[in-house]
Amino acid sequence: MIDKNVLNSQQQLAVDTTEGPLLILAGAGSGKTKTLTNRIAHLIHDKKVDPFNILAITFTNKAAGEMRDRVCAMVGEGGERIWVTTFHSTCMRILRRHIDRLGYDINFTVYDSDDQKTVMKNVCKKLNIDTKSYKEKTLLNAISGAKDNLITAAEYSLETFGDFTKIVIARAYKEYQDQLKKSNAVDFDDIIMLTVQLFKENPEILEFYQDRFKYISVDEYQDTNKAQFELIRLLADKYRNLCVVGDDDQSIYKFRGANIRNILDFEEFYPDAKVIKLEQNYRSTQTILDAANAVIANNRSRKSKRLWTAEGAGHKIRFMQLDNAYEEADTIVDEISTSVRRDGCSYNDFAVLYRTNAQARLIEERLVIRGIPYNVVGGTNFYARAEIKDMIAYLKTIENGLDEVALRRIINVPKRSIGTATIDKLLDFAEITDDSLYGAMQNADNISGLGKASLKIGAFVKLIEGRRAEISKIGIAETLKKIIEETDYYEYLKDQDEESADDRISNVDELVNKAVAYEETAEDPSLTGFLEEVALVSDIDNIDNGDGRVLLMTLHSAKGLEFPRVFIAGMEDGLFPGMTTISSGDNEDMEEERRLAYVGITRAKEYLTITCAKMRMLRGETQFNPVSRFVREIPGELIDGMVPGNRLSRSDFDEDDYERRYSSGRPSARLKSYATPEARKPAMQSEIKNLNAIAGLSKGMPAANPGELSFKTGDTVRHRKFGTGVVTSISKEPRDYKVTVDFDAYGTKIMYASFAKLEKV
DNA sequence: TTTTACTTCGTTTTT
DNA sequence: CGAAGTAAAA
Repeated sequence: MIDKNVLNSQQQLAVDTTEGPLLILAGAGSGKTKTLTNRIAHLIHDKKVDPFNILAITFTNKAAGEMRDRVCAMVGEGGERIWVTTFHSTCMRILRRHIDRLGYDINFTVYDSDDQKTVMKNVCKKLNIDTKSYKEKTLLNAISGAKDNLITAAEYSLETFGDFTKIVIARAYKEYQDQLKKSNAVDFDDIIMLTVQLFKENPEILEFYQDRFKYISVDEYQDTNKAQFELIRLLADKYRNLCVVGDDDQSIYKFRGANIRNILDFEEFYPDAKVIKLEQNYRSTQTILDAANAVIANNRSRKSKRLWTAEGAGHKIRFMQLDNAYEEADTIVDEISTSVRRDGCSYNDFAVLYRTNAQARLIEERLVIRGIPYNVVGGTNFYARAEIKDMIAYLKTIENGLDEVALRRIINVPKRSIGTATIDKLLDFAEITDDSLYGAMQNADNISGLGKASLKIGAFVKLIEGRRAEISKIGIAETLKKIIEETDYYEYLKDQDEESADDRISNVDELVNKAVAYEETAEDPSLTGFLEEVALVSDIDNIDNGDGRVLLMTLHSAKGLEFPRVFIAGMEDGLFPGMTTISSGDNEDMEEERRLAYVGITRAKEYLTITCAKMRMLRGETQFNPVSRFVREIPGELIDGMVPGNRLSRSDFDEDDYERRYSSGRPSARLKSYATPEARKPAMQSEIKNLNAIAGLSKGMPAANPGELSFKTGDTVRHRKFGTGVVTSISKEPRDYKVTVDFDAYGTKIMYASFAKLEKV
């Protein structure tokens, strides 16, 4: 590794090229962040550009944060005045000030994909769209694609060309958009598209921001879509000081609307653009780079680039084909623990990458058995959890009473006797009076036929109004606490599901903590700001690898990261590249998969191990997959281990042996979602214990056999919460007794004996 | 209204 | 195979 402060000639050239359009083609590990930060420092120090006039856009909050820190460290005073943000936060800031020009209220809320689905369900119901033939997700994808390409609902309906599917989409699009607007809400795609629309319709606003952002840089440019391109094009149009940095070989988000042509056609759009290639790699060994180069060379639509390093060849790439996915997981984990013992490296030197999240499971299991600390990156988002969404919905309702998705989520949660019938009456009234649902609730006294429900509605409105009135005084965290208290939310969680209540309560507590943290750190804390952060920040931004854990993640999540030792698991034709990509025969899709392989390979600094399985269970089907074509594209001399090219068949396996070892009596790890991997571990541990017990690995495990109960059918028992009741039946399960109890006060409940802690009375 | 039984359907997803 | 969602039943 060279001196952090010394730039190579190409990097220096990029730093010095401050005026006019500039395309930096930065290969993996070529020090592009360093170049970008130095370039900004150069603008401020040497070119005397006011930091106020600089805009640096990245894709993730994490990248933005890192760059902000590095820029601040370099330029010192004034550095914090640079806008270093994501596309979405940039646009949010602009929309917060001007969205009234587009007919929205300034306190609009943001809908996540969950909310979008809720809206789309309503849309389909209202328009009588058969969700069997047109799934919500498909419709939303189509709409999202349209928005990425700046096509409005009206425009879409003009371009259906009689295609029935498109006509349906057009209708859904229009209604969906109407509902969002009625709720004074925007979705992620709107955030970009509406900003572009705002600029196009209001030249004076555009010019204000053009004058503000005289120097613009965009990172990960290969992942921009048309709307994002249009946005920066507009912003840069006056001064034309636009610097984009990207690597066409790392464009892996086409399915989300990223347009690789943005980078490939940059020079056509800006004929005076300067192009600088950063090809010297400071991350990986030459062997790893050679492999990456060889693989990506099979792609046709790309700008030619060849990574090289001044460092040595390093170790060969290891390749192992295992019999099945269990062996694969076992081998990987074994390698990790052996390396740690032998080489004295630490767990956080390792990352295991895979194509699909589902692959994490088996590897996780093995890691738990070995007691190796790990973290699974991605998966379920903290803010997507039901209990968190409930709390957020309360806050959203306080912020924006028009937000119908939020309101309907909590209108009867916890139960307050405002059922569907009542809601329908309210909606009818709202329709007639051209008011919102919340507006109707405020007028509940004037609506006939609500009966007792109007009292309940009044209480709910009072709750919301009360919080709304004092939130600016007492703050967000306190407001949350009051909501929890007033609604008796924790009790509600316990009622819902005794078993998961503790986890969920700690999740909610965690949200309160986040609110506290937000109020302490934000320069101008507000409910608006908090909700925005919640909507725009995912917890993937919080991965740090300083705590000695092996990281497990998808290849997509790994982009932008690096690790001394990398495993890429499941490199099989049929899994990576996936079956759909192979059978579609679409070369563009295949090239995207190949770029993903390229991203994976280039994450490794010193060691790269590639594994695959001959036999793998996929979607309940046993598959026999050949070694991935991407592995076969790596020159043999770089690989330690033989790469078989032949197709595998069933006869290659001793199926009886397989059954005996991996299938019989094997309980599937029924893991629920937990807030953190830590929270999930106890459940895993007991799962594994059972697994071992059944596999006979450790004998006499009492957990597998519930033993005897202190009561029998007909006995009266006491439950901590439900009081006393009569046992009506007991059934024996592999691991526990399932007891049915008819409680005096709570009716009949079925529960597991080990959880319910029933006492004979 | 709540629980249970059955069907359906599957990549990746920075915001 | 399993999650998630839906229909049916209690």
